[in-house]
Amino acid sequence: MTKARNALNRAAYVAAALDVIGEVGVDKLSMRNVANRLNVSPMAMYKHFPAKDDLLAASLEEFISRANVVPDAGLPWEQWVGRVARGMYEALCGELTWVPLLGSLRVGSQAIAVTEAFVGKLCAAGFSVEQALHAYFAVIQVVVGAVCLRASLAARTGPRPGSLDAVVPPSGTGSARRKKMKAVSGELEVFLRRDQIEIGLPLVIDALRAQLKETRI
Amino acid sequence: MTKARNALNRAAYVAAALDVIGEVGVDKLSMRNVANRLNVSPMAMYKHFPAKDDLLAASLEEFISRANVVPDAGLPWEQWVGRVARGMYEALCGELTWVPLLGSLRVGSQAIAVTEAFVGKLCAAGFSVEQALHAYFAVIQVVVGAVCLRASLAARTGPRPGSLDAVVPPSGTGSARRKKMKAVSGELEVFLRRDQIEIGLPLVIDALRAQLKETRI
DNA sequence: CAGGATGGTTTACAGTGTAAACATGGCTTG
DNA sequence: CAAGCCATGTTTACACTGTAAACCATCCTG
Repeated sequence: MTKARNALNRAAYVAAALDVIGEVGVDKLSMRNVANRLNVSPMAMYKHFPAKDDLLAASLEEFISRANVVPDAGLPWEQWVGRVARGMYEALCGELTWVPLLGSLRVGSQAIAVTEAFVGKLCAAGFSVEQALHAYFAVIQVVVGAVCLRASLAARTGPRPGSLDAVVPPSGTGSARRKKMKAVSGELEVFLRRDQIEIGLPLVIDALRAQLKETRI
Repeated sequence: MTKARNALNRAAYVAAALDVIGEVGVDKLSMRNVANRLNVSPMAMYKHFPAKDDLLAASLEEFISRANVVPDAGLPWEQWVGRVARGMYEALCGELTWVPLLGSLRVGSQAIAVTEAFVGKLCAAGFSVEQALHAYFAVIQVVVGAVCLRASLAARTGPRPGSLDAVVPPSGTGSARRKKMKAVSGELEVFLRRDQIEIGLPLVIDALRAQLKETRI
């Protein structure tokens, strides 16, 4: 009853995992799911991945790789950087269930390729290598942070319709204070609903522009 | 065999959960461990928390609350903001297993209090409310992103000692390219080992300073 | 005192990741 | 060609998870 001829490789399992994730989300992925999809015993995957985490890590890398965020050269660096960041952001927001894995991102060859392109682009624009890497990490941080905040919002709209009131303790230590809190949390709601990436990213790009100008002098 | 007199409340469960987390990490927390620590049946907790996620969310909020990141007023706003950000960063880095939950941060009363303080501080320094909230979210994004990257590094040093070589495919499409990649990933390693918060945060603060100056004119 | 909250218990279930031992085809080597 | 190794897949089993359902004891209130 063994197949043998059509031996499956890492890529096939990763592809299947991505299919499953696309259907049920990262959180509901199980070894058994993806094994069933390939008509294979769950334990088969352990010949290719030491543990579930490794399968997930490989899948995340492949997922980002498929997002293909590196844009055309030819764009001015600011737009180029913006495209990379927004590309990653949108890709991840498309499957928010990745979020819990964002802390176990492994630096794979694909990621290194992106880094390389990023550094190349910025160096061509006049940044030093050090500055460029610095910039790269800052951008990644903002992307990851933005995705997390975005996910937080999504999580909250599920159970609670949109009321922040439940959160404010009913017995306040002064109604003036509570009113102010209410006001802040009202605007806060607005901010959570905005495209998170448009909050941090422009700031970082501005800072980079300033940095470049200063260096040029 | 029922206790009745010493009834446990939410806070007691959260405290126990934080104890457990301190010992075994967030990922190894289960309803059964924290129940056992209180000599109580696991199902008892469901009278206080609809699901495990809610217990975890409450614990995270308490954790952040205990970090007590809001510094003295009196500091100039740049340092004040820096303190808040670094405080959050360090607290979270102290228990990196929180990371997977960063995407389900719920905006609790404690968080709103911090937001309020933040906005107050920046408004006093001359920012508009809109700008101040903008700044707040940017800072949070950087903190969360920095913690995630920091956790990524930690995850990698576990299984793999520190070699990025395994990641570069052995059969390259040109040795020149591979050499460059190697160089980039060498510096990359250095950057991963730096305090992540010192990468993005200064950029954001610089941008805020510029913004303020521009507004003032 | 009746009756509902409140906070706890017991039991049970469906599902998880994965360790261990085993089977089988194909490739390499004597 | 035969022998044997290695890669791949299977089966079985285990310990553990979150949590639904039903039940029980105590207390507060009308």
